[in-house]
Amino acid sequence: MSVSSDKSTAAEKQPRVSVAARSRQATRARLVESGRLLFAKNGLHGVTTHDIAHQAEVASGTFYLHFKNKVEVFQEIADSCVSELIECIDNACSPHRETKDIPALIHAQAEALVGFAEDHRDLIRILFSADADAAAVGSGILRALAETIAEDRRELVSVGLAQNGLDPAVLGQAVVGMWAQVLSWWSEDPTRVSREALIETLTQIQLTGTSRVVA
Amino acid sequence: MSVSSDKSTAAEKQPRVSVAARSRQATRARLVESGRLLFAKNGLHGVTTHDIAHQAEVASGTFYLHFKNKVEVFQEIADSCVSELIECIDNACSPHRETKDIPALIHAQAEALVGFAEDHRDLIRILFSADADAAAVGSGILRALAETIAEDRRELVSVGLAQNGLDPAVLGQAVVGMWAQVLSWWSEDPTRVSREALIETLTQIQLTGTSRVVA
Amino acid sequence: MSVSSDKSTAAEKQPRVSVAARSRQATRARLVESGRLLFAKNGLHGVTTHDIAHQAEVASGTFYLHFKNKVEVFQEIADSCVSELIECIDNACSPHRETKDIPALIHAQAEALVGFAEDHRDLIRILFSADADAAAVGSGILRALAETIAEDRRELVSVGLAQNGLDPAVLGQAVVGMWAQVLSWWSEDPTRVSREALIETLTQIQLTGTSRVVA
Amino acid sequence: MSVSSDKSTAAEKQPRVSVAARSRQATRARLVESGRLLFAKNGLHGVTTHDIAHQAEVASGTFYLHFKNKVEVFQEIADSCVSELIECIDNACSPHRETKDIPALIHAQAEALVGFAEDHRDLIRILFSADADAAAVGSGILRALAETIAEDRRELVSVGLAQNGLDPAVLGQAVVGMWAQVLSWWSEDPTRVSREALIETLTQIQLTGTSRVVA
DNA sequence: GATGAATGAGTATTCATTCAT
DNA sequence: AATGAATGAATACTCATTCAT
Repeated sequence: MSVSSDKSTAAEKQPRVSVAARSRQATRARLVESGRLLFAKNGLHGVTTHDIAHQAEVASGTFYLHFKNKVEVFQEIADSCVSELIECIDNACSPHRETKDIPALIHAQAEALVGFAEDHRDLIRILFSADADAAAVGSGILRALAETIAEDRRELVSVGLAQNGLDPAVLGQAVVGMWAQVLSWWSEDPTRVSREALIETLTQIQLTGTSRVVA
Repeated sequence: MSVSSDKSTAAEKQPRVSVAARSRQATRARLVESGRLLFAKNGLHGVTTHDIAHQAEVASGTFYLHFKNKVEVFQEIADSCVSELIECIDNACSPHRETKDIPALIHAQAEALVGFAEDHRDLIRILFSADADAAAVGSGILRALAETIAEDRRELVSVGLAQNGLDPAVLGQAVVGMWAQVLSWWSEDPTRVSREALIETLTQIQLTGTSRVVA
Repeated sequence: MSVSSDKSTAAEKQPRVSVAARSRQATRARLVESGRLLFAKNGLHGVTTHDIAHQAEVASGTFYLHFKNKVEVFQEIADSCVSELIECIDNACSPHRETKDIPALIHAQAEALVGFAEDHRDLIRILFSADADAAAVGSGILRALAETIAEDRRELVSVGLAQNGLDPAVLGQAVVGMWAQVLSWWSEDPTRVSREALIETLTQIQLTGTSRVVA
Repeated sequence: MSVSSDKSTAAEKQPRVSVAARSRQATRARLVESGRLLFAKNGLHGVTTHDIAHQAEVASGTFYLHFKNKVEVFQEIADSCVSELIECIDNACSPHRETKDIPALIHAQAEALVGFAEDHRDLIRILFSADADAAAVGSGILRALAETIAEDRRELVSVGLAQNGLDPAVLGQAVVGMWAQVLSWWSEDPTRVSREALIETLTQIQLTGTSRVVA
């Protein structure tokens, strides 16, 4: 309250605006949340702006006060999904970056990934839907992720921790593609394979051309 | 004479049927070809039945003389794509199956795959579009491919040519995902990486848990 | 062959034409029969010319060699239905016309009607479908029937066998409407009411203003 | 003040809702009215949803904001027609129900019916179109009416006011069929027969087996 | 005379988006 | 800022009818 009173003292209009802005943000947040839910279930095409507004319990016109169009929400949602994922992976990897323990790093990465998939089965659907239109939109997302991985790889190579036989860009794409396919396959029915076997297999595949050199 | 007249009646009818049937098949083929072209460019949703008919230079109603609906053509096209791909891969692999030379086999597989992508850039777009709706349709396609790979793997393991640490089902999904992503990325712009580097990298990644055991 | 040679002797072209004409008429008859079947089941709108041709086992274009359009077959079929019905009724009534036994005549009429409905449940559907379009077509049919009844009535009145209180034209319409409704209702499920009760009731209603005068 | 502000908030919202709702209802009413007009003229099949929207001077999509499909409007219109008719008849009959004056009741009924036909020539076309598809929809309507009449009849019989020789269900169907045919015939051209002759004839026919027994 | 592939206008229905309140 | 009725272009699919063979 001290903060808010500070603000109100500053300008008579500030708080009102603040209230309105807060409400606006709440509405926007509800729309985003509804979008997540629905896109995860039905994909970009399977959802109408009316659906989203209805789910968010606002009028259909309200949607357009917050987003230019349907693609924009999808974009935003997809972007935030990637951010979450990247952050999640980074958190898992950072301890191992310093120790340069590549196998441990890759393993932690796979573990984080699988954990993320478990916690956010819905986001997996959104992240890895390589929908032709989502491609125009969000596939850039996978590309970004791939680039991140490629970059990491280049660094490893430059410091001599990985062999040079693999093209980093290709590896990045390959890893992302692998993740996308495996995780969406697994998310559909997690009983298909045990969590541990999944992590182990992903780790093994990705270790190729990495640990071997180190070993 | 009765016999000959029978024959002449048959002969009278045969060609008619044949001509009509031929024309029908030609039209159908043009529709399929147009579908290929357009689906590759714009995806399942980005194409209308009118587009396909127009591209095939037939009236829009004609489409429905040959297909029940848009999904049916897509299905058919996608199915034939997979068949082509599988055949292409099989051809490349078969010589090495007998010699049990796994590294050579994997390499040949990667080479065939890249060759296929070069020759059929359009099909790649169709094959590997994990479109949410195409999923309901053709994604079963990727699943089928993945299962084929998993099956191959199980065989290798059973004859002791591959280690058991990797789950075959997961490996199958992973390989397919990798192919899908890498090939569609590369197809967009083949100058991104040399043909050879691409093959080499795909080979290396997939050799994991295969050649190592052998070595 | 002896017969055909006879004909061929008469005129070289005659038999051929005759054969062709016979075949043509057979095709036409099959189309009409198919139309009857299908119109009875699905109504004018529920049937396509393709359906009719298919049912008749001829090509769809053949339909147009025999009829100008769909309405024309319907017309023809409906007309022949009315003719059959009228003939059927006339046969039943004629014995009583001479004896001037009106109640017996009306009863015989009702009996004939119900018998007709039993034998031709399908035709009932066609005859009495007051479809808006069938109206433009076949409703004239009911009108014709109504006019016949009105005419009969006028005659009865003129010879003093019926009272004058009822307008013949209205009576004609009323009787036809009654028949149409009752028979199509009954045709749907003849267990609704016994044959005898049905005849009795129809007779009673129609006797109004007829037998009463006589009685 | 908090209370008044609550109210003002409510007041702020109430009118908006009201205005929108009023406008919505007005549009819906226009659509229904247009449907009445057009269905009366052209029947269920002769009218498209575009026609209705156009006639109502709204965009074609607007139709679907108010009705699920064409059949739904037709249903609604037809239902309301029957309600109006039944109410009209009931009003005319009720005074005579108590006096048990059957001839007067039947006469009043016929009078009401003819009056209704005069006032609502369009509704007659809708009510009594035994269209094959309208049958799937609204013909149930005629059936309902017939059942009402049958029920009335059973009551009359049970209190001894009508003879038992006629099957009530058949009578119901017969009366409805008679009305349908006569009224639509007369509506087309009311100069065909005088209003009085029409009423008299309908009355006479229906009196059969009713008043006679009493008399 | 028969065939059957092709036509293309017609129709129901959906949905992203706008705008007056 | 929010509402929600209205818009109208877009699209899948049907079917009476034609015509080259």
